[in-house]
Amino acid sequence: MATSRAPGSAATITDVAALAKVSIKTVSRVMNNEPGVRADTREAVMKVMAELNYRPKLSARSLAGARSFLIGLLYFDPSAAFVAGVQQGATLRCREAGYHLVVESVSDDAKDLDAQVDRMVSALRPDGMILTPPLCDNPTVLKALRAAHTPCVLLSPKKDLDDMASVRMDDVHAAEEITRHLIALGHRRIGFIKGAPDQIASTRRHQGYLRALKSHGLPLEKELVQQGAFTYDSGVECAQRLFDSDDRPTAIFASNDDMALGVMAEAGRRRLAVPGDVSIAGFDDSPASRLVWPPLTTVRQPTGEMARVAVEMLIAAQRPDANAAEGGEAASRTPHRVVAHEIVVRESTGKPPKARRR
Amino acid sequence: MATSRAPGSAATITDVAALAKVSIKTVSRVMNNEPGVRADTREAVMKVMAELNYRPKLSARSLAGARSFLIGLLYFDPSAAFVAGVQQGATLRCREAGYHLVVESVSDDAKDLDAQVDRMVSALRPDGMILTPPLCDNPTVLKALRAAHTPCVLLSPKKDLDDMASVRMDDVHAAEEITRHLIALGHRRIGFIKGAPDQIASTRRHQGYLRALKSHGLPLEKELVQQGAFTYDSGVECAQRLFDSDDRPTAIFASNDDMALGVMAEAGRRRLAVPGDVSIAGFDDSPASRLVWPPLTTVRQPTGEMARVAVEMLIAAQRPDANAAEGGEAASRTPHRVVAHEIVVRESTGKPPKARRR
DNA sequence: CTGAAAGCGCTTACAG
DNA sequence: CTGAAAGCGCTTACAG
Repeated sequence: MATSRAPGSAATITDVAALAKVSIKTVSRVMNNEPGVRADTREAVMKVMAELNYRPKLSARSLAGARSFLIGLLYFDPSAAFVAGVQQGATLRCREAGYHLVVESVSDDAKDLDAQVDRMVSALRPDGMILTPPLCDNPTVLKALRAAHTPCVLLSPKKDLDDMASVRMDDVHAAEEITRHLIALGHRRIGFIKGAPDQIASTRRHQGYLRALKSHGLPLEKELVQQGAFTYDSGVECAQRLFDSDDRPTAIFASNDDMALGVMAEAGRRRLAVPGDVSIAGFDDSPASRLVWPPLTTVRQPTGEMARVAVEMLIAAQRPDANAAEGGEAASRTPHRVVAHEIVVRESTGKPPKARRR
Repeated sequence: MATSRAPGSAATITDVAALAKVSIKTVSRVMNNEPGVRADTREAVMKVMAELNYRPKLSARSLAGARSFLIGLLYFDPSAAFVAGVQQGATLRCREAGYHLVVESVSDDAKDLDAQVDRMVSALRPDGMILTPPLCDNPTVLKALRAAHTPCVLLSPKKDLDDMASVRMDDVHAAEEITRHLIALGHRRIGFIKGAPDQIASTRRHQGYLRALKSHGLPLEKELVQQGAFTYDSGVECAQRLFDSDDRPTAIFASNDDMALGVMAEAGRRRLAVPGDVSIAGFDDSPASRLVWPPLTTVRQPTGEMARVAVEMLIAAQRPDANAAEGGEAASRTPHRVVAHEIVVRESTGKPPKARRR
């Protein structure tokens, strides 16, 4: 069992080939699961690989071949629940596939944003990049990535692009479901706080709210809809307006959790009980939504699942047969996928106060 | 300006050398900032590198040399504020140094934990690994990393190891400061909720609390100290016990924010005003601590700074002169560094209720 | 101060 | 089904 390599150093493809009495090309075939290897040969090679605890070196595979086995994740705010979920989903899927996730935090408004992105992709040569909001909507970032010919998947972008793949959830239906939940509890005056106007998610969630009211024959009252900005502070401000109105809503649905928490804070200041005096619902299932009292009814964004799908798309695009598979045209169309969400009913929503019920 | 390379492909060291009329070795020297290159030669090479938009390929450098320019971050719970801060600090420092951060999420209790770690380090060959709690205290993980001879820095480990570098904050002083803040507000009966018993941070924070009481001549009353577990639920339970006591504390200092939020929830259930009836302080400056009402007084763990220092230590260990520098012995001692924290006073702490003030 | 040669550990393209 | 050769783009060790 005398091998030629130094005792401390790791086994290489040459060591495996020598011990298995085959060429390194055959070892390569086995580790890449390529066809055209006799079953017993394959088995013998695998046995030696296990014996030697052989692990192919990423840098060598990357330099010689067309793949780097690296997926990049570009994000802006690491403390955001969205990014945490995405990262978790992406790392798990990467591990299953023998890939690794390289993360890079870039400031949305950095002057040298394009240089930062370029430096990353040209040094690392990742097989693909995943972009989270707001970077997936940043023209500078997208331009730099196009120039580098790096495949990308955008997660919940403001709008779908013809040349960039994307994965998102169904905001319209989710918002509709939450609104229906409130209606089912008996609410008739339901306030709605819109998100930042430049994001398509804002429009879609508003649409869902409107649809639910319409399908239940409830009137669409303008003063019940306030323009927020997806921030805690904007939630507070909108809540003040809604609470100050003569005919106060018995429920408020904010387009995200940050704003919903702002609403809860304002309710607390006014000594309004939640959900006794007013029910509150959010959107995102942020970590904080579970920690506040009462815990928030919200929508769980399938961030992990979105990331898994994104990694899957990126890896699939690598395969040599990827484009030929469905006859060229069809397969090369930029994919835009939608994944399922989940409503999370907690204790911040309940029946409307009796005195106010119609 | 006719170069020999294909129009679409990126420039290589050979392209640069040809255009600058030097050998590739000289180009290598320039890009690695090595001495022994005439100033005008260096300048000429740099000019060509800029012209060609040359970016050395990581996989080639890694395969040929002793460095991979990759730092690994091993973590367990991606939604934890601690990890988010660490990741942010690490990516920024990595970028400055031309390194990249590869993240890997592993379950603390996975059966194949050692295999997962081994697969990562032997494929990637990172120049160093950063471990966050609870993984930095996991014997299986540490053993696998030792076996792979991968340099590590542990962030806030339960206890310092002789052969593993670490970075942590000063828990004793931070807890002492928070307690002093409460004493300065006029509190005399201050409840304390301990963290999980197996973590040294729990002991240290408790120490800080005791020190502050002692230095102000306040009695150490046993019933004011409750054993928690760093979880929200344990915070709720400890709060119940503290609130149920005959002589209720006017302030409660929980060893982390999760528990402090549990205390706030319990106060809310009992209709106790915060800070009117009871002041509450936490530890961690988690995102939720800012979002609840009232926002929580807490300690900001310098997570980003800890990570920056960790990356710095890992990169410094790479330098060939690292061990020779201070005369061997001294320089090779395993470093354990402590970085500065910050007290964040928000609205959850105030003066004690007059009726109860002594 | 500068360079020619060898080699890192794989994959690619080709041959049998 | 299997393998010999060349090469990916850098760094290392050495020579001048």
